[in-house]
Order: sequence, then C-alpha cells, then structure tokens
Amino acid sequence: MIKKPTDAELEVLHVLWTHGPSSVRFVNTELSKNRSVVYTTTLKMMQVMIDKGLLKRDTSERTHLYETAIAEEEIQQSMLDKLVQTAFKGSPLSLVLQALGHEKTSKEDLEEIKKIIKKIENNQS
Amino acid sequence: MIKKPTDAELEVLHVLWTHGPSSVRFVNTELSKNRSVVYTTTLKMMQVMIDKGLLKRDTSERTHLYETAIAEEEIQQSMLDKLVQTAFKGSPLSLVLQALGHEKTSKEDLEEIKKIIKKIENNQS
DNA sequence: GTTAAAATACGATAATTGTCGTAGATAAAT
DNA sequence: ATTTATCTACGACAATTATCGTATTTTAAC
Repeated sequence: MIKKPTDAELEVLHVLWTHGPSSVRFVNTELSKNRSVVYTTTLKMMQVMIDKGLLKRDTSERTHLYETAIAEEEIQQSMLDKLVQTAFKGSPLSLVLQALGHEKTSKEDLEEIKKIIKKIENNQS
Repeated sequence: MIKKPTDAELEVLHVLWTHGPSSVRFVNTELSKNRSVVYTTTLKMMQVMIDKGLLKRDTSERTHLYETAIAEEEIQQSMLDKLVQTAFKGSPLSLVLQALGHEKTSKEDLEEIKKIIKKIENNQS
C-alpha cells in the first residue's frame, strides 16, 4: 500500500516528474513561482520524503540530486482510487462522468478518449 | 474558493450525502462500521465542520440534525480540479485516461461514457 | 589564505488534524 | 423524585505536517 503524499509533497513530486532529477535549489525555485517558501523548508521536506521512501537521491556531489522513488502512474492511480472511494462513493464511472461533464473537453481530447474506449472494448470481447 | 475537506471530514460528508440530514449519533454509528471512533470525536468534528462552513444544522430539537452545506457535485468538482492540478499536470484528459485504463470498466459504464461524449460533441458543433 | 556564497543537517516551533475525557443539561425510565 | 441514559459543549492532548533559524561544512572568489 502506498502512503499518500501530502499536498506539499505533491508539489515537490510534481516538479521532479516534470523536470527530472533536480537539486533542492531548483525545486525551491520552482515552488517559489507559486507561493512563498524558504529554501530550508523545501530542503527539510525533501529530506523527510527520503525517509518516507517517496524520493531517492544521489549524494556523490556536494549538491545532492533528488528524484522520485515511485512511478508517477502509481501515485496517480493510488490517488485516483482514494478519491473514488472517498468522494465518488466507490464509482469510477461517476468520477469520469463528472470530469467530462464539467471540464470543457476539447474535440481532440474526446477523440483520445474514444480511442481508449474502443481499445478496452476490443480487449473485453 | 472551497476549502478542501480533510479525509475524516469526507467520511462525514459521505454519510450525509448518502443518508440526508442526520444526528451525530447516526453518523457516528455509520463511521463505526468502518473504523473505531468515539462518539464525542465525531461530535467535535461535526462542530468544527460547522465553523468551517461545511455543514449546517438544525438545533431546534435537543438532538441536532446536521446536513451538508455544500452540494456533493461542488466538492467533487473541486477535488477533481485539485487532483488534476497536483497529480495530473493540469490535464483532465490525462486523469480520465488513467481512470479508464486501470479500472476494469464494465460494458455498461463504457456505454454511459460514450453517451456523455456524444452529448458533449453535439453541444460543441 | 581569508572571505563570501551555497549547500546540508537538524532542532524548535507553529499550524492543522484527529482523538478523547469531563462537565453539564435535558429527557426518559423506574 | 431519583436514577439512568443521551445529548451538547468544550478544553486538552497527541500526531502529523509545514515552516524556519542556526550551525556546520564545502566550494568558490578574491
């Protein structure tokens, strides 16, 4: 079972997923674009995330390089599952409908989704 | 902007969404089916939720009746949006694909989704 | 080589969340 | 009417999360 990252931890993961292995300095700079956060706060958080097994790091150089220890898809899935359970009464369908219904989904996106559906249908039959 | 309910608060909301206006006693009994929780804990939580504006209550009787102050859809949408931002790089499509890809979606569910897609397409053209 | 800049480590604290016990009020049961 | 059960209010505390300051080390600049 995956321990759900906190909101602040997700922000860090987001940076690492997007930019790959990074220094604390870089992550902090990215976070600072959204909100005010002190360098050592980011450092401390990322150290805690090491302990939790959410991150790995290379300490061979003075400036340590951090990367995610868990695949993005895995965490996404785990958070999706959790959201379905807690907010959508256990119904993934309900979640998908809500997502489609209220987002202004583009034509291209709809095509993508139809493709996936066909794929699933083929596998089922 | 809606303040995101905590996990424990979501459990309470879940009960109220499912069963409508309820007493603390009833909510606590429901929660107890899943995990061990003391009556006053549930009471305190629901009182806090009143302060946060997540619940309303009728205090005209000795046994207060609580109900949700925010529509289920609104909270669902707000949590979806948040998840999309934090875990899916801002792409609702990515979330939907992930949800469809990993869940064993039934034939019936797929039909439902196709219906929604058609509906959206019609509105767009 | 001394100073300045940048990095890590880590403890302290604030803020939030979750938990529970006790007190007091009200109603029901006997 | 006294006891018992049930309810609310609320303070206190533990656990988790988030934030930051200080100390120390290491590199770079001068």
